[in-house]
Amino acid sequence: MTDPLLYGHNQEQYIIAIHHEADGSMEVYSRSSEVLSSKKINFFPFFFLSDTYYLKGFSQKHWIKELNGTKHFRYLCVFERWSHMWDAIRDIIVKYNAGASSTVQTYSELPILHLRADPVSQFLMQSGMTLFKGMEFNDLYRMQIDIETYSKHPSSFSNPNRLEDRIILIALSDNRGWEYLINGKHGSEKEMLLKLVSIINEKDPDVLEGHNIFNFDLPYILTRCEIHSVSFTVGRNGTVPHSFDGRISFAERSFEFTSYEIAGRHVIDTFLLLQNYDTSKRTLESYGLKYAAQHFGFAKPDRTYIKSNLISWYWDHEPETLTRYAMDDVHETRQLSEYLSPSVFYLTQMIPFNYGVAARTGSSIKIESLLLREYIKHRESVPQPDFGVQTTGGYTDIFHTGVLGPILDVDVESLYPSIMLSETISPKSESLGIFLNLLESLTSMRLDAKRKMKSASNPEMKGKYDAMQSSYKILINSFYGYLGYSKALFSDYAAADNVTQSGQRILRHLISSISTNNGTVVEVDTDGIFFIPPTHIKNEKDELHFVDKIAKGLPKGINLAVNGRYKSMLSYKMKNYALLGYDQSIKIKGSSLTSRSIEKFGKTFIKQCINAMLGNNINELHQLYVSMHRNISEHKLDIADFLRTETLKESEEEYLQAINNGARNRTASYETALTSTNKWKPGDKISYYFTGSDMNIRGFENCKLADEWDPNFPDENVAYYLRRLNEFAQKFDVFFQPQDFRAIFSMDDLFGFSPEGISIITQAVKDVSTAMLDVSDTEPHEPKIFLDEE
DNA sequence: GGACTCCGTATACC
DNA sequence: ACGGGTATACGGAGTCC
Repeated sequence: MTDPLLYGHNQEQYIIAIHHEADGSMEVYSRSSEVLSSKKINFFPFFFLSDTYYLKGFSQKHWIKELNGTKHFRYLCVFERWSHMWDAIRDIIVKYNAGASSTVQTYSELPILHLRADPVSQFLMQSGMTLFKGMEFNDLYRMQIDIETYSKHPSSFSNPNRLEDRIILIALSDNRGWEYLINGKHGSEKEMLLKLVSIINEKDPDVLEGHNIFNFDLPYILTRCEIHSVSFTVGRNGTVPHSFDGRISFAERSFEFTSYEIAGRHVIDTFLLLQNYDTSKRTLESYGLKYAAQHFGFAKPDRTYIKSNLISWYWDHEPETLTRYAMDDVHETRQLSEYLSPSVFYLTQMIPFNYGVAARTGSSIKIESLLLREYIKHRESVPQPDFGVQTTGGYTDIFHTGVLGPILDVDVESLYPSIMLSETISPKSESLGIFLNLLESLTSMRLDAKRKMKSASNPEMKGKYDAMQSSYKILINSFYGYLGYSKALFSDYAAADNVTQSGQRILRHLISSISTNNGTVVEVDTDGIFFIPPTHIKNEKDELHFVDKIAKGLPKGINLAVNGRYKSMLSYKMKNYALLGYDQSIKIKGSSLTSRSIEKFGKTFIKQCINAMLGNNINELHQLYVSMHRNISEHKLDIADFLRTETLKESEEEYLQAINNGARNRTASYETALTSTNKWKPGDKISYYFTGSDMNIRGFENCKLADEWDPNFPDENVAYYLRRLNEFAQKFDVFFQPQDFRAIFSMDDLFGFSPEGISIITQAVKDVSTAMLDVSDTEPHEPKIFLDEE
């Protein structure tokens, strides 16, 4: 018996997939002892409404259930058919607009209505079912697919809408060791597509996986099917895939994609999984398959690599090499999925979402669906989002700049969730009081899974428990964010502020505790502190002891842990620093030291300078500057070193309109895109560089597409890029006396450069006691829970 | 025309 | 269909002298 709050109140096991049928019912596919079966279950679409007035006179059959309590959404409106529900919504929009000062276009803008527009999710909420109960990840039968395509036009990528382009290879594999290649040398494209349809139906996978499958493989395949009049009937009920436009945003990144649903199966795009993964880790430089395979360490040493613009060439000249490449692609897709899918699998056992939906929705919406499922079960009215704004966040500070060490990095484990539990902070509108129950259950399940992971005897079990604990962690870490999320029904900004203010108090207590125990605090951010331990701390054991000592006096349930230990640290600005490990590895953090917006030559230069700084090698700093200066002046670098790559977030129309309205300035990225013959769509990336000879150019008037650069006539703006070099060098200004800085970052070697007498300045930029004084400014009530000890 | 501020956008940290 | 606040950097436009 699983916890119904987390896993739903229906205990049915082995549900593989659920599909909304055209007749309005749900087809529920299950598999036990290798036998797949399906059954039809009635489905009644619903939405929440604040006032029954808007549904008066609606002619189709419907039910209105008045819910308990007086919160905003007091009525649950239920229908017989999905289409009837939409008829009702259209009526409601008309009625609402008739009496409203500002009219709305879509249901999502209606403050009087709340709808989850996904029928399967609605069904799971009302039935209490979830997918995959009683199953292990490996019980899913997963098939991977990767296609290679041919382009007749050597300069442009293969285009499914051009008749002369085509699919040349379809590589397939599964999680049972099977693999297959549909080879375009042995048949027409039409025969290949027919073969693919028959293989999918015969092998009958639960999941179809691919890297960028939503934006490339599936649309390409479907377009070619249309051209050849092939029905891509791969649904378990014999239907073709259903497509719809989606938009996804992981933290600051957002983009549009077309999503596909196949009856009885799931489609998983490892490209989306990778982005989702990176929102918490933020370590990936690219979301390409090859990069990911290397990053996670499963790229085979003899892996075949082919540049994407050479695929057609290989097809014509070395088809065997291309074949190996395609099979390597599909294998890496399987491994990437094996690494990233399990945590989504275990989440799907809990939340009322289809597997594919769980893979591409954010955590807040997942938490809310757990709440809503319970509110529906209890026939409890549902609140509307809180009014106002959140006013406080994490505490960030910097006390020293320069090169300092040794460094201990400590962090408060699960700071915000722990605060919410220990101070029982939950949304004021949450009348059933289940928010903290959920958080508490997830927390204890995570600890349990971590324990089992540690004691597991084989790597497979370790992997399973790791996936479980990480799926719990994803939800746990989102409970705080949910409080401050403006669209959340149960949002509560005051509660969110209480959490962050407690967090700030705890950090300030730790800072004061470290200082009074003769440690030197260097930087602080939200839940972590970098500091130099007192001189008598000489080894790892002493460090642990010291951490225990400073953690004394923290509230119950708040734990301090060592996050890392380093030989030294370059402290630059808040959220900007570099760390030198005992293994000589260097980690660089912060947007001013490492960022996509810094040109490659600049990133190289800054990184090398940081190396030199951490090694206290002043002479090397000078040499780095001189050689980079020469390389730029003498056109020795490749254009890749100068490029800026940006994402075009707006469409051409939106951009031009904003310019004409004066709502936005012209920027180099869009101006370059406008000169290009290729049209762009939001989300596309563009690479450009600056031309001209003046260092003070207006960027948007002197920008050129990367592809237009000619190595025989390099026209990058040398003066401008030298200015950029000096801007990068300027970052090291604070670490030196003015005359020393000028000597290091200068081409003037008339008298020879000597590092003699030059040293790195390490200085206090803020006093710890000043930071403590801030407490009284921001702290409305007495912080007496622990500050008085010691 | 340089120094300055303001503002929108992009990127990063936790 | 969409978690949050805090922070740095940059380009462009406007203002002042």
